Amino acid sequence: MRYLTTLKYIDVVAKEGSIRKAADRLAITSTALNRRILAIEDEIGHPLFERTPSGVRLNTAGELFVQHIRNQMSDVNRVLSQISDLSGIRRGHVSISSGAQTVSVFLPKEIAEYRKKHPGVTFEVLRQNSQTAVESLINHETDTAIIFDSILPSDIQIVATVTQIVQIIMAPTHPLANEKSLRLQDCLAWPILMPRENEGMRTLLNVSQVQKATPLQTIIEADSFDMMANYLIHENALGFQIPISMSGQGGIYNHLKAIPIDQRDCPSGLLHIAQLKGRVLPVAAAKFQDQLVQRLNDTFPEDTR
Amino acid sequence: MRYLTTLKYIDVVAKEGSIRKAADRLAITSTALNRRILAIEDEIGHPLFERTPSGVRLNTAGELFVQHIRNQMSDVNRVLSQISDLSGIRRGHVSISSGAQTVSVFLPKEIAEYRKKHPGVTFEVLRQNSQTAVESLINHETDTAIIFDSILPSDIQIVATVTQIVQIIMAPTHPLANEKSLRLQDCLAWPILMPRENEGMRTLLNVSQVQKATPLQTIIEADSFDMMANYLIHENALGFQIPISMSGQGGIYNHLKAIPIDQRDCPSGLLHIAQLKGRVLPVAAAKFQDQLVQRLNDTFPEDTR
DNA sequence: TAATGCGGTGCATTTTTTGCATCGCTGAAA
DNA sequence: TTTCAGCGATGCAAAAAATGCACCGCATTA
Repeated sequence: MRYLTTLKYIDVVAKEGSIRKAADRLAITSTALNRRILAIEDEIGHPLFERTPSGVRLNTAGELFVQHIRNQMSDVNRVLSQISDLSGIRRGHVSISSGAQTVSVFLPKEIAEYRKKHPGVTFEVLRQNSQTAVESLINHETDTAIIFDSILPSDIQIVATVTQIVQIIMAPTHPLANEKSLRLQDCLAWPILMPRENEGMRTLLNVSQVQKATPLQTIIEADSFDMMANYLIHENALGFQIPISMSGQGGIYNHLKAIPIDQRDCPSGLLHIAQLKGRVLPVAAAKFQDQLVQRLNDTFPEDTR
Repeated sequence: MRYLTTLKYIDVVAKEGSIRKAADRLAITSTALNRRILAIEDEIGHPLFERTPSGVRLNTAGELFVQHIRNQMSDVNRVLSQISDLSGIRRGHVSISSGAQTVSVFLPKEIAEYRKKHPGVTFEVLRQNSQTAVESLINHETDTAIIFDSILPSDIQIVATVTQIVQIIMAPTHPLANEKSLRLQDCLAWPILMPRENEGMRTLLNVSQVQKATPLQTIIEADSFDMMANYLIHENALGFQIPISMSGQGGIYNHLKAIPIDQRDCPSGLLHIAQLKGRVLPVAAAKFQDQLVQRLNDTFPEDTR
């Protein structure tokens, strides 16, 4: 869309933090870019960027305007794809932020099912922690997000929430494998695989660790739940996972045992489906999000809010 | 905003239904305008207008796109006014659709009060019936609407609702002036001033008239409630009005008597504050709307929903 | 102190937009 | 039926806008 070029330019400059770098990326001269920006600032009657010796930075007006720009651009895309639909071309694109817990098992299953119904739709999956997922939603980099965390900022709209009790996972031959429920103190004797600090699940575990001052023997800290799950086959250690991530078929979790942590030791986590507040999602993204919500309702009928 | 010109042009063409007329109004040549439209249609890859011998008409894609354009344009205005706010210039503009019932007494009071707090804000008031008010909201011609009607289409968002019992108004010297409540049959003997067909209040009155088949002696049908109220001073006739319109000070209604219609004869009406669904209102309009809602809550605490 | 990298500006060049004249077409009026 | 007015589309030249180049002043850094 030609008439959006200036807006796109501004967006890139904001992201690059420098007119020259942005010009480079946009394959135009810095002069041209610079003048476009000066022109629009003049038109608005208010500068959008703060000039620093090392480049430019958005000021408050710029923040407002860039936010607006991103809204406009994704809205244009939505309308254009609706118009394409009129010609019978069923295409679309969905961009998803997903936490490490859900990305490897839950999500591929859902995407596959969606694409059976809508083969023209393409997907983009970003594995992110809760904080960067929120940023991606705000930047319009992603349409919807699956976030395992309790608190989300107010400019994020929570579409659905399901409570997930953290479970301790282990090899089926593990001495603890036949318990109904485990307290953290039961785990003291075993090596622990611990999610990394910026994972939502770690927050939950931290609560109990700090409270009880129990020094778990953490032997591996990782941000890949798959890696940790696979490790458990080789050593009699303990890991953590939530139910939704283990519901797949044929995966590693079929060879592991999962036992819930006693609620006194570790609060239940919240898994949210979320999007940017006030944003109208592209048709494909909205439908896919609906499917996710529906799936949560069906799979965890009692834990969904 | 220069980059919006093409969009604005398309909007005008859609409204005029002819490229030449639109070009005339926009003070450019029809050639230039025509080519802008051809260019953007080419870019979109789908025509927006249907060409007829007498001009052009939006097709489905065009409808979608124009809706989007109007959204964008009012959103730009909102952002620009926010940016102006940053410079300390407290300006803004509020455009209101109002029914005939509320336009003359209720609204001026509210606007005056608002402007005491925000002198930089300008207003635009359109006196419209419920149907055209809805159209104005959809076209982004107005920001908020005060509508006296029961049913509103689904693309309108109702922000607040207050129930209003229709009252019969008359000169204080009228023989019926001391009744506590009136049935419609009590009115048969007197000349009636009746709101016109497209007024929301008329719908309510029609219900009872049809039901009872009571031929009221309508001597004047008018779309101005002020006119009808003023007439009552000169002849012992009966008119209709709702409470909110009579709460002003120093107006004609201080010299009239109002008596509620028996609920068996005429259902209560609903007065809505409404806006276009999904639209983010400019700051000034949002604040003014808040004030209206607050006022309804305060004035009719038991009838507000 | 020299060098580097930044945003801003004057000027010639290229690209885009506009206006004029004119075409082909259709529906209403004569 | 013919005429005619009004519509959108198009070729071409003029006007306007955007771009690229060379260069400036300035601040930071090596």
